[in-house]
Amino acid sequence: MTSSASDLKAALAVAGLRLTGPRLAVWEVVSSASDHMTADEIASEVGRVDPTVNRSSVYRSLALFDELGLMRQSSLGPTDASHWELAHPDEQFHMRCESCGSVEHHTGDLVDRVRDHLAGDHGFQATRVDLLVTGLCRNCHP
Amino acid sequence: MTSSASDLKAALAVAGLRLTGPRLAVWEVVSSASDHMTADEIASEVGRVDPTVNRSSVYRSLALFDELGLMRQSSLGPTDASHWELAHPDEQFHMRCESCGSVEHHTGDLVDRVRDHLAGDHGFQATRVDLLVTGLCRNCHP
DNA sequence: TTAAGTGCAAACGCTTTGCAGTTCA
DNA sequence: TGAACTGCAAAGCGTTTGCACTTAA
Repeated sequence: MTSSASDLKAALAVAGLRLTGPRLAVWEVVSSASDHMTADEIASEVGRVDPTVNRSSVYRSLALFDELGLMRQSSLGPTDASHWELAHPDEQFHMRCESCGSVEHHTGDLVDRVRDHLAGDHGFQATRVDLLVTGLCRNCHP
Repeated sequence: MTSSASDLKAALAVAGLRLTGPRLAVWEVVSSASDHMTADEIASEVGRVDPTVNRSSVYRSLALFDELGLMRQSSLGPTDASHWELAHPDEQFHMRCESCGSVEHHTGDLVDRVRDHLAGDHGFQATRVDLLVTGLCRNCHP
């Protein structure tokens, strides 16, 4: 078991849940990805590693990891499909190029500023900030 | 025809398109709403006014208005359903309370700051900024 | 007159669910 | 042992599409 997998096991144990084959497979696939993946991509990749794992289990695992705060779901892309990635606390926002379709992550203090601003001026306690910027990336605009 | 309806007619004419019954009905429903509506809510309301209007036409009208820049589609709420509202240029972002489900609009210069920041530092030309803050509103947090 | 637009019904993509069987603490 | 978990297949939801008919300009 990799060290990150035993972290997963610990996180699950705290909630009284088990580390199973499907969960581990989903975890490994997503955590070794450099980018976001759709549930479909995750399911395919998991299927390559272990063909006995069912799609439903992939969806159930992702939903669980989301609930535990281990992964993060976003609606990027033109389609309805959700995109998944590990929930890094320093992960800030996404920039999607509408021409080439690429999605960049961007780190900065913008999201924190939003959070602070709302807490101060509006009494709104933000638990999650989703910032998606759509436009043309450096390579695609004239 | 209301004045905003003739604006709609003009906007359509520029694109060589027609003002029809279904389009007008969708327009009136959405533009008289104080808040966002799901496509489903719009379709129901349109159906009350004119039961002969089909759901497909509602979806087609909304997609068209989006393309023309007249309306704006967002994924708020816990479900997959899209939410629609008129595209006000001064409309900035949404704050959704995960306890009571209410969605507030918030106006400020945050979105413009994001836009400027990206254009300067990253060569990213933003055409659209979606900022959704989820958390607890003033009434719901302790 | 005729391209633009519609209703209808069927299909679509993504995701969730009920259930009966399996597995891990 | 018993609750957690799974695979399977079917249904769910929101949305889109093909087609023949209708309508606005």
